[in-house]
Amino acid sequence: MTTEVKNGKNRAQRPTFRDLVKLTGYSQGAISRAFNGQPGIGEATREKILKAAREIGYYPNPAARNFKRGYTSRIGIVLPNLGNTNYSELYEQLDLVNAKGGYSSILAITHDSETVEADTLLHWSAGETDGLIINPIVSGKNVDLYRKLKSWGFPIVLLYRLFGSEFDGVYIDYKACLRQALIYLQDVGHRKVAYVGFSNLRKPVGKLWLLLELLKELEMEFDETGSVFDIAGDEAGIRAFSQWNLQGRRPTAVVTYSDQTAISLYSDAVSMGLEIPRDISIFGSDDVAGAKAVGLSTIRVDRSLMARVIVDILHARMRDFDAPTRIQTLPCELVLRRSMGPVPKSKK
Amino acid sequence: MTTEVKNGKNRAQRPTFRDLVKLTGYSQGAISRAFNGQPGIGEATREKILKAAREIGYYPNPAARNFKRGYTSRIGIVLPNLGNTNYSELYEQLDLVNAKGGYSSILAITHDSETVEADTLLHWSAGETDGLIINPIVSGKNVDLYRKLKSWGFPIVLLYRLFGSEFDGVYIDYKACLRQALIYLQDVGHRKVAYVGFSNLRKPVGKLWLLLELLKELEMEFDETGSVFDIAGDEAGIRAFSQWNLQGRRPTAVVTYSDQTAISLYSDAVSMGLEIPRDISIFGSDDVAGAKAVGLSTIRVDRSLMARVIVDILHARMRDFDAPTRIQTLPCELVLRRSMGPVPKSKK
DNA sequence: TTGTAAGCGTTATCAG
DNA sequence: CTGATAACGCTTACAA
Repeated sequence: MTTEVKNGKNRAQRPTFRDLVKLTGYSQGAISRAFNGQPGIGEATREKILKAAREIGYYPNPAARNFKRGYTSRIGIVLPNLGNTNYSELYEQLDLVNAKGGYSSILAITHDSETVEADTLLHWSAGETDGLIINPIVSGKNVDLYRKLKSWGFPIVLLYRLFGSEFDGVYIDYKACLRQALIYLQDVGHRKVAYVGFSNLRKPVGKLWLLLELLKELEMEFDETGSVFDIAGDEAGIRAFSQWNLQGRRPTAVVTYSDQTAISLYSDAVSMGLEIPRDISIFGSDDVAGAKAVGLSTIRVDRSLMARVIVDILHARMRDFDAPTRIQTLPCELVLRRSMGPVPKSKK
Repeated sequence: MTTEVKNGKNRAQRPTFRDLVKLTGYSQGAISRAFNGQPGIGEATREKILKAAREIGYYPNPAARNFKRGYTSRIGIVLPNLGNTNYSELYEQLDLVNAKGGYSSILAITHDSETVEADTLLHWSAGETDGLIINPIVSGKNVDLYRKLKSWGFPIVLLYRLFGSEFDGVYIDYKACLRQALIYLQDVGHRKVAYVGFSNLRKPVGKLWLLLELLKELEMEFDETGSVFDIAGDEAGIRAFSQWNLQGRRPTAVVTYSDQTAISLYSDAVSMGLEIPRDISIFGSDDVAGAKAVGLSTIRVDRSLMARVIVDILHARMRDFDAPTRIQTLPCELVLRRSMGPVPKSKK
């Protein structure tokens, strides 16, 4: 039933176009046209070729196609990790939208390493992908590289961190929601707010700096000794509580870098016998799937919309490299759940 | 068909090896050897070439390399989704292990569609990847295709579902842990256990069938009307509770397909004012990061070990296609947390 | 140590 | 409508 092509070792080899040429008697050109739905070939011939191909299991070699065509129909997505559910959910959305547009997605996880990021960008922009969606590493050390890619006409879109207005990008308006959250905390009696997560006090970027700005604006205090910096991930809770236990005090309200951080905090709080929000108020970010389960107050972004916007910007850039730079800010929504409440009585 | 990157005349083009030839005066061969760390080139020449390359930003075109070399140093990973944190965590581990071995990873999300899976396998095995790690779709409709890939000498490793012993694969010994969990439930007074998740009563595969077997063995009852089938994901809770509310009763203990399912259940239980485990006992699977936060009892698998084993099997297959089939069963561990407890008093 | 040239599997351009 | 044929950018024998 199936015609198999054998090699010297008498194992069936994957068939190539040569086998199809031999089998059908048509030329390479005809076969190529048949597979690409191009004009210049009769419907009957195409059918015959495709049928024969199906029989021997022929599929045009993608590596050869990519090479010859000069494009890959592949979009590279560069993220720091997948442990933060925000990223895995975003990737899934991006993959979905890309697939709809006839593109496949390829993911690189940088683990926040600037060299990994740089290698990936250089490699992927050189002929692995047609465009890149990048959540740039915090340090901003690769900005020159982004600039270089841009100068070569290679389409990139930056996420969350924009580095000025020179690159296409998508940004979330966290500030508005964070302000609402802080006002709520203020209303229920909190004066001081700590931060747990990525970022430190040296670089004026990211959520921490948003928080500092807003606290000043609202005339609230920043709980610096209660804050834990440069941490993001599932160890956040352990790190934070060991610091607080050492200090003999813990903050009454904590704003975190991400839901992952917040959930980790929540989880260790519970296992230490604390009650949320009675003993401590926690605020997350991104409304990850698990946030609802623990009743985490957080910031919600429509990730499906976000993915569509990102891909739309990327496609616009691929279509016309000289279009003006597009930076889009997406709205977000405050999600109030059980994890925030009045200041602990004893601490007031 | 695909949008092409527009190449204006007045924009810097990405440099190719021709530019290097012109710039350095060396031949293509020399340049290739310089970039591949091969012998047959002087150290001085190599330095000169690499320096020049760095200056003009040259990077060997990966598409051309892949094509010419006949391999890609890329491993394809085919998973149903990333919404289930188990998969995103597994992917991250696999990516890590692959990277260590000099391979990059590429992810396809099938959304449990057999055609998406089939297309991906055909495409990727034809020259996008050197090997595939597949969590096969439940229906098993593509087994013939796996067989075909195998007959072509293309390395694949199957996860979780093995379809006999014909393919390399990695399997988790869920049964042992599930038995312990059921014994625990029995001890605290449960007689009937329901199932919520993927799978249905027709096909004798997966967790549900493990559960049925074990219930018989332990002389416990299966709560069929309390079970909810063919669901997995964040809507599980809503679906389950709407069914239970309609029926006017709900099960006292539920075994779920995954932590994602369990957490969804948990989350909706809480928002309906129920208390866990007072009103209902829930058992998950895979000990996802968020499981700890809600105190979910579950089954833990060492995902880092799992990734290493998978990649090891794949590499063995890539090295020697005629090695005997390897199927490895990984142990798992019961994680008892707060989500399981005695039968509700009123229901006893 | 270096240069030269064949060829990988396609697509695209040209004649027929 | 069809079939040769020339690239595409690289790797790798082989020649110098």
